Amino acid sequence: MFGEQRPKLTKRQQEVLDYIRAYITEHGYPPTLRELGSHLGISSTNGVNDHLKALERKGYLARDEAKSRALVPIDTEDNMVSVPLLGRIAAGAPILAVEHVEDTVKVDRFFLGNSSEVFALRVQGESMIDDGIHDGDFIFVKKQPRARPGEIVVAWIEEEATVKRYYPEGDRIRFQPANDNFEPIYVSADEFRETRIIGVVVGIYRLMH
Amino acid sequence: MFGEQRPKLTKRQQEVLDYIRAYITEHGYPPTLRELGSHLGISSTNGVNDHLKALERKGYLARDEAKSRALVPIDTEDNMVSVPLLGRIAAGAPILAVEHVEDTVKVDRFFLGNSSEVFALRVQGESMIDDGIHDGDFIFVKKQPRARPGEIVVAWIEEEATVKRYYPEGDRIRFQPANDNFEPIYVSADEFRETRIIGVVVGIYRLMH
DNA sequence: TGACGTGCGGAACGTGTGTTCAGTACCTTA
DNA sequence: TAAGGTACTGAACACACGTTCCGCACGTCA
Repeated sequence: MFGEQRPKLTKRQQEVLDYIRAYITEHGYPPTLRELGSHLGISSTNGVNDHLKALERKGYLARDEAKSRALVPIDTEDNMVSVPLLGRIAAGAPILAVEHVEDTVKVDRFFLGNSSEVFALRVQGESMIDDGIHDGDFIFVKKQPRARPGEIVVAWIEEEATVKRYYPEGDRIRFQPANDNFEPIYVSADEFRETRIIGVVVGIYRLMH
Repeated sequence: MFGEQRPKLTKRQQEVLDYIRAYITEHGYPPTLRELGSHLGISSTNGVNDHLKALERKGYLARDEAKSRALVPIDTEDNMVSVPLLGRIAAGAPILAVEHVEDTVKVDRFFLGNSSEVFALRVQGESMIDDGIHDGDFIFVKKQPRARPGEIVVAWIEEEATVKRYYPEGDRIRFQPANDNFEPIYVSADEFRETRIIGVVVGIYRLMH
């Protein structure tokens, strides 16, 4: 759960590892020793190899012997990713400010892929219960200013962040709860400037134990 | 929304592409031409190269010239991934057989990451409705033979696949619905061989339109 | 009938690539 | 004081690797 202890990396070794990750992200496959050396300002492949041996020995990198580009950075804590948890939705304060980061939740990469534009909120209330979003659930929100009709969005309505379904209806927008005990919220197109769509709900997570 | 048209792949070309993806998933880096040929039963690197050229020409693969292992499969529709949809759960037939693939659903990679051991099922019935799993929902199941107590699993019970919460209770196992109108299913430890856990539910998706 | 795509085998070429060895310099720990 | 880790240069080696050209067989399409 908490990942085994690994020896600390030197600054230079961290640079090497960071560049391997960046190269893979950019190209889709790992770099060669000479490509690493070229970027890091190391002219000898042996200099690069020394770093790779150190990374391997300290447990940050897996290599396959004598195979080209066989560099696989090792992720800690299995496949968990930290996502900023910004606060309870429907709270009055501006929730997107960095200062309001309450915590980070670790989520299986399964749910997030590489998307960095995702944050988490904890749902307060039962206004979306018919969509299976319960009180206390975490919702994962992909930041984007637009949504398609019918999508569940997080929107900024009347100085409050709230989660509702989004239905544009000509000169007004209907924000529809999924609970018969709640009434829809209507916002006129004029006031739409103040009613920003913060993002769309892309995942729901419920603690199971 | 629907991605540009791409020429259809031949069966053989699809095999090549599938193996490239599988190799990357398994190793963390792409294969060489000879590794591809070895697995596909093609002794000549030229035979493999012909396939790669075809995949590149048809828009399924990006390559960098003359660089080793520079094979990057191209995902369509931005971040969408195809997951095999194996059938309706609670149906009587063995659902994991390849022949029962009904279709593939495209899911945002957000939900899946790189995991290839995930398949989708469509839920039939309302036995898990209190967990927000509704009739017609797609559930994403990570294949694994074990589960932690309380997790929602897909299990093979009495010649049927079903989704329930998993509660081992000493000499028996309770499979618990999330609906007061349904009774739990008890399976003795003796019969556990026939009651295989197929996987755990890692995601729920509901069509929003 | 001829052109084109598919699906290979076989061989040769040139260079990309990881490995290894020898050596230097600096620093920290025992 | 010796040993080991860090951080490289430089050179040489062997083979892994992508490329290219030749060939064959089979199919479809106009």
